[in-house]
Amino acid sequence: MSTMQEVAKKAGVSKATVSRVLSGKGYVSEATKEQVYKAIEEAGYRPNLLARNLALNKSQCIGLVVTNTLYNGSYFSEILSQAAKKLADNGRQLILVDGKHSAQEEREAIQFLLDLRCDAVIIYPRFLTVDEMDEIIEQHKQPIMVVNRKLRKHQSHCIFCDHKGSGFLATKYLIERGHRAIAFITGSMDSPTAIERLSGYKEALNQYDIGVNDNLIAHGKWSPASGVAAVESLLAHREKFSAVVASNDEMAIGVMKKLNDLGISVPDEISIIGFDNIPTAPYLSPALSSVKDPVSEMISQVISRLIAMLDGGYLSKENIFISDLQVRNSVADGPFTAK
Amino acid sequence: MSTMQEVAKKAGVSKATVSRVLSGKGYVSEATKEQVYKAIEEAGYRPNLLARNLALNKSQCIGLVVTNTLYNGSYFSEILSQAAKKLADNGRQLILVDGKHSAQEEREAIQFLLDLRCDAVIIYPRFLTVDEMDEIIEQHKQPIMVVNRKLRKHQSHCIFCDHKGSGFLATKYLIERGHRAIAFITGSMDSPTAIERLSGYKEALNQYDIGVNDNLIAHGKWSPASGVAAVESLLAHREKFSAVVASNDEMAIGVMKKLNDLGISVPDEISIIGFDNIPTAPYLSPALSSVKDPVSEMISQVISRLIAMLDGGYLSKENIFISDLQVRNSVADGPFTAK
DNA sequence: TTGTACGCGTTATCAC
DNA sequence: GTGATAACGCGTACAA
Repeated sequence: MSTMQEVAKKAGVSKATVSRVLSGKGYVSEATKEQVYKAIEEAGYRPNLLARNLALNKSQCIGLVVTNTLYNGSYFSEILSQAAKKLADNGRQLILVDGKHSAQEEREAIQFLLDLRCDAVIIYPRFLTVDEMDEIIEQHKQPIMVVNRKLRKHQSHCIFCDHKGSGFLATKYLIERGHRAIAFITGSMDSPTAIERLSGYKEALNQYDIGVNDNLIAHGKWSPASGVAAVESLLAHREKFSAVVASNDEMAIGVMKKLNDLGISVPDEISIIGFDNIPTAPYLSPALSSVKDPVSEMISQVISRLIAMLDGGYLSKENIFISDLQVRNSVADGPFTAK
Repeated sequence: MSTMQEVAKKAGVSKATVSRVLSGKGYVSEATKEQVYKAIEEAGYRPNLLARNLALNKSQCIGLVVTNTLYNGSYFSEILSQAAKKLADNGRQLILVDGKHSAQEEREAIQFLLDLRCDAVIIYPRFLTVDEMDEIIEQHKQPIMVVNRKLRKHQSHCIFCDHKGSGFLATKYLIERGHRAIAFITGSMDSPTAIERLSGYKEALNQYDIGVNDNLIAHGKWSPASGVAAVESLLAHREKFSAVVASNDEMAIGVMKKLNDLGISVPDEISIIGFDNIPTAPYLSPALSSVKDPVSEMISQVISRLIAMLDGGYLSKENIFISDLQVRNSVADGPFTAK
C-alpha cells in the first residue's frame, strides 16, 4: 500500500499539498492538481482511513449492539436492513456487535464500539436495565441511543413504542368481535416488551369487565415451537377459548400449526392474532392477523435524530414515542367474529 | 477521553510502561503494575483502538458486502446472524456495507472496507462478475472471500453450492412422485442462482424424457408478490400442471396463497416445492416443501477458512463446494403424489 | 499557492 | 525493569 508521502514524492510536492488536493480544502493550482492526480493514479494510492480517523478523531462509523437472542428471523433482519440503509444514505457505515446474552456482555459491546471511536452507538437492549443505560450514557461523550426502551433521565437518547397499547388493541379487537374467552401467550417474561403486551391484554379484559383467567395465560419464548407448546399447555387446562393473542407472529404461526394439526379450524373455531408483521405473513393464512411492531420506524427515527445531532450538534430534547398502532388484516373482519 | 500519556503521568511512569502493562508483554515489576492499574482506574482510561490499529496495521474487523436487493427476509438475516456470531466467536467484529444495486457500488463497498484496513472482506455478490472479482482479488493484499460464486482463478477464495443440482433434485422429487406437468417459476434472471436452478429443472425433465414446455415457465423476482403474478401468468396459458417448482420459498408462499384464493387445493390438486427454508416454513403449510439453500454453511465455512488464514497465514487451496442437498418435508410424502 | 512541523494515541526498538 | 524515541499515515496551523 502506497502512502501519501510516496504520492507526494512522485508528484514532486509535499504531502500537505496532496492532502489539500484530496480534501478539496485550501488553494491548489490546476497544474499541481494534475500532477498529484497523475501520481495518485500511478501509485494506486488509497487513503488509510484508520490514520485519517485518528487525526480527525471521528470515524464515520456507527455501532449497533443487538443481543444474540434476537439473531434470527425477520425481526432482526428488519432492524439491520433499516439501520444499514439509513446510515448508508447518510454516508456512514454500520458496525454490528453481538450483545451476546447478558448485561455484562452488552456493556462490553458498547465499550468496544466506543473504544473503536465510533461516532455513536445504537443499542437494542435486552438485559441492561433502564437505569444502567442512563448511567452509561452519562459516562460517555459520544451519543448512545437506546431503541425500544423508555429511559428515565435521558429521554432524548431513546425511542420506544406503546407495547402495552398494542396488547390492549389486539385484545380489544377480539372483544369487539364478540370473543370473551381469549387466551394469551406471552413472550419471554424477562423482556419488557413481553410484560407490557401482557399488561395491555389484562387491561383490555378489565375494561370490558371480563375477568382475567390465569388458566388462559401461557408462557412462550418467542419461537414458533414455544407457540406450539403454549397451545398444549392451554388445552391441558380444559378451559374453552375462542381466540388467542400470541405475543409475536412466530408464536402465532406455531399456534396456527398446532391447532390445524389438532383438526381445530382456524379462524372459524379459534381466531389468532399476533404482533410484529413478518413480511410473508400477509400471504400465509387468512387466519392470522397482527398488530404491527414499528421497529423499522424506531430505527429510522433514532438514526435521523442521531445524524441531525452529529451533523448539527443539536440533540432534540423531545420525547420520541411511537403510538401509531394498527392491526393488519389478512382478510376482511368476518373470520374473526366469534360464533 | 484520557490517553495513555496521562495515565503514565498519573502513575509516575512512562507510557512505554503503561503499554507493557496493558499488553502483558515485557517485564514490569508488580509494584509499578499496581501503580499503573490504579492510575488507569482513576483516569477512567480506555485504549484508542484507532491508534492501536494504525500502529499494528490491522483492525480485528472483517467487512461484509451484501447487496441492497437482499436486504429483506430471512435469507439476509441468516447470512448476517451466522457471520456475526461466527466472527464474534473468533474475537472479530463485523462491518456491514451496503453493496447497493450495481457492480460499481459493490466495487466501492469493497474498496471502502479495504481503506478502513479491515483484515479481510467477504462479499455476497450480486452484480460483479466472476472475472471482475478474480481481478479485484489479485489487486489486493488483504484476503477477499466470495460467497455463492465459483471463481475462475482464485478458487480458494470462494465458496459455492450446487444450485443446478438443487433445481434438479426438486424437479426429480416431483417426477418420481408421478408428476409430469411441472411448472417452474424463476427468480430474477440476472442472478446466477436463478439461472442455475432453472437449468437443473430442465435437465431433470430431459433426463426423464419430459419435454420442456415454455408455457410452464414463468419469471418471478424472488418476492411473494411476484410468485402470485407468476401463477397468474401460468394460468393465462390455460396449460394444465399438477406441480410447481418455485425458485425460492417466498415465491412459493405467494404461489400457495394465490392457489388457495382461487379455490385450488394445495397440495391435492397442485403440489408446490420451493428453495431456501425460511425458519417458520415448517410451521406454515403441509403443502410446501423446500430444498435447503446452505447459506449458513457457506458463511460458516468461508469464515473458518478466513480465520485459519489470518491466524495461521495459510489459505487452503482446496475447492469448497457444498453439494449436500436435501429436501425438507413438512409432511410425509403422501400429499405430494400426483393423482 | 506551497512547504514545514507538529499532533492524533498507540506499539515497538532500542539503550540505560 | 524502565524510559526515550521512532514509527504508523494523515490533517492542519503557521510560515514562507
